[in-house]
Amino acid sequence: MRSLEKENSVIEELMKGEEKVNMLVSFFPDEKAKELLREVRSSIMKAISVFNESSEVSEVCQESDRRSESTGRKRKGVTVKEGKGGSRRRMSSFPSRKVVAKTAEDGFSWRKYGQKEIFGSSSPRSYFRCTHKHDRNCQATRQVQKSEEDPSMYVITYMGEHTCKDPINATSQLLASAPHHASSCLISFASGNNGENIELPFGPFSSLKQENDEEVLSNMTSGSSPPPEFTTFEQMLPEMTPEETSGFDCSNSDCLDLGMIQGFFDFDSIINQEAMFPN
DNA sequence: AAAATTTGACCCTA
DNA sequence: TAGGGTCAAATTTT
Repeated sequence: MRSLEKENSVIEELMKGEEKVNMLVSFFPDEKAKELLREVRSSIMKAISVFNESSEVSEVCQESDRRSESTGRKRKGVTVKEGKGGSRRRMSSFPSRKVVAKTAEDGFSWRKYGQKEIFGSSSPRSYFRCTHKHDRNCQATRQVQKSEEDPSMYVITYMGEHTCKDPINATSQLLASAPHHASSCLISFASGNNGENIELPFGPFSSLKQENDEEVLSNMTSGSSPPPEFTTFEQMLPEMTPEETSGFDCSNSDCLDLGMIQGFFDFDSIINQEAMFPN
């Protein structure tokens, strides 16, 4: 096994551990126990960040679309079309971003395609894909679940890249997704800050949306502690449930190139600001 | 009528 | 085999 593979393997195991710790937290009513678990989680996150410093996570799991060719399975007595349905390969190493926010709204147009009860979680997880999945071949998806620690908050995990763009929501899109463009800065945050919390000084937008508490927990798959404050655009919108927000439509206007979006922010200068990565 | 959501089936990974 | 992600028919909403 090559050393990079070893590293990835270690990171993977650490993440599993961190996930389990997250689950455990909900099982312990005692605050002291919770605090201890949070410390364990913090240590794991630090260990992960040490690896992330040396090995960049750039590998994108291409959707291999390995659905079984045809099983002719049935649904409520109806034969399902060949090649339809079923699940896809789990994107274990997909560069996802986990965010905690008051609202599940992020300025994108999402279409809900599923909901599941999650083992060990009190609230179900909702699955969304971009509304423009088909008309613009947009592969972005997200999962929304109420936070275990604070049910008034939503834990949102973004996956995939928005290849659809919308001028009205371009800025919030930038903040919410586009992993290989806009959010590359978010990935940089984590690695540049050893996974600790970072405050995002999005100056011009602070005045637009002041009360937002979206928090970027990680560029990978798990959270850091404590989470950073994160001011974003979408907080101008009223608070909505994941169900309600799924109907939010950003499709009235047409596409905008991300390059133009990047014109709003000088990411390099933002990333390079030392103030963003206090030690 | 069209679009969005709900929900159970299906299937992959661990 | 359990848990989780996705599909798509059925149902609801716009």
